[in-house]
Amino acid sequence: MRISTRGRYATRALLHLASKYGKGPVSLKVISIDQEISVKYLENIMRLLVNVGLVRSTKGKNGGFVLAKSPEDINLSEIVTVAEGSIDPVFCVSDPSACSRSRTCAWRDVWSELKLRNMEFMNSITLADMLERQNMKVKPKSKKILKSH
Amino acid sequence: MRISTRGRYATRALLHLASKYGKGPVSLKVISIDQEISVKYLENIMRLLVNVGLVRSTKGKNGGFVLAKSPEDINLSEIVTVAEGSIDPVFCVSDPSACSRSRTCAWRDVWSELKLRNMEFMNSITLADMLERQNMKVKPKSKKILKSH
DNA sequence: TTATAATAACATCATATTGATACTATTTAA
DNA sequence: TTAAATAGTATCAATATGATGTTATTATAA
Repeated sequence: MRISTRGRYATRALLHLASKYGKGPVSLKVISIDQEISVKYLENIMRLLVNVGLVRSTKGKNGGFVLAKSPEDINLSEIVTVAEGSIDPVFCVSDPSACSRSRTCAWRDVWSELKLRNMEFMNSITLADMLERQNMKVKPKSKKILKSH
Repeated sequence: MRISTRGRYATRALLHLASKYGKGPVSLKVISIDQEISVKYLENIMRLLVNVGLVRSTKGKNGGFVLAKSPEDINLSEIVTVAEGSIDPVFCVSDPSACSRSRTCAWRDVWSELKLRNMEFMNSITLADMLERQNMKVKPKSKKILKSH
């Protein structure tokens, strides 16, 4: 039940884009430095996101990447699905014909339920939520109160 | 977010053992035929389960495997954890020191919550539950009623 | 006591996935 | 027209996964 590095990098890159939403394109170089991810590897991941329409890219000088939708309209399950290729815990969930035992397999029902629960959770988490969470972590209220003394 | 073949095979093999619980050891050969899994591969998986004390094995003639606990005392999260080595979606959840960004990473909190939810769900599903589910699928009530006409 | 049917413990192998890089083309703004 | 960017391949290395082979070891039953 592991999220691949690709999935984690995609979420991090997109959260970075979310934090720059409305401020023009962000280049790979900038994301790469900020997120500590190799430019070359990021390139592959960003292409996945562009191809599926989650991100828009502009070539040439001053080019880079921007979110194709507003942060509140991009949720975690989309990101994971794109980066990982699928969100299914086992293939038989989406493709019963892939296993001859599908029709009578009690485990398959469990895997389906697991998928549903995960989807439900991941659907509920948007990039906008994550921006908030991040702000709470980086500049928490308690710190501000402390500083005002 | 995939469950590996190893994980799926482990669940299937254990459900088979659960269905024979109290009736003496079941050999690899029998499980293998019933579950359509190669004897050799099953051997590796069963060893994992024996080593961790979920299953007991007896060598020699009439030997084989039995559940070390009653079916209602073995749940899905134990099985997946053993077969998969871990149940964490990302390593930083259990080992923050594995990533320098752990302290301030908003995603890490999300992955932790995802893990918690999955654990909660998988903990709630025991082999005894699965036996019931399986019986419902294989010999459903509606079929019996139909036959009695 | 010996043959046989089982698991244990290795080691190995093939394949797929994943993570990462290299190279060349294309685009675009200054 | 040059420089800074992405696009599109292709490739490579490392790891994980799935699967098999070989040789012990154990225990039962004839």
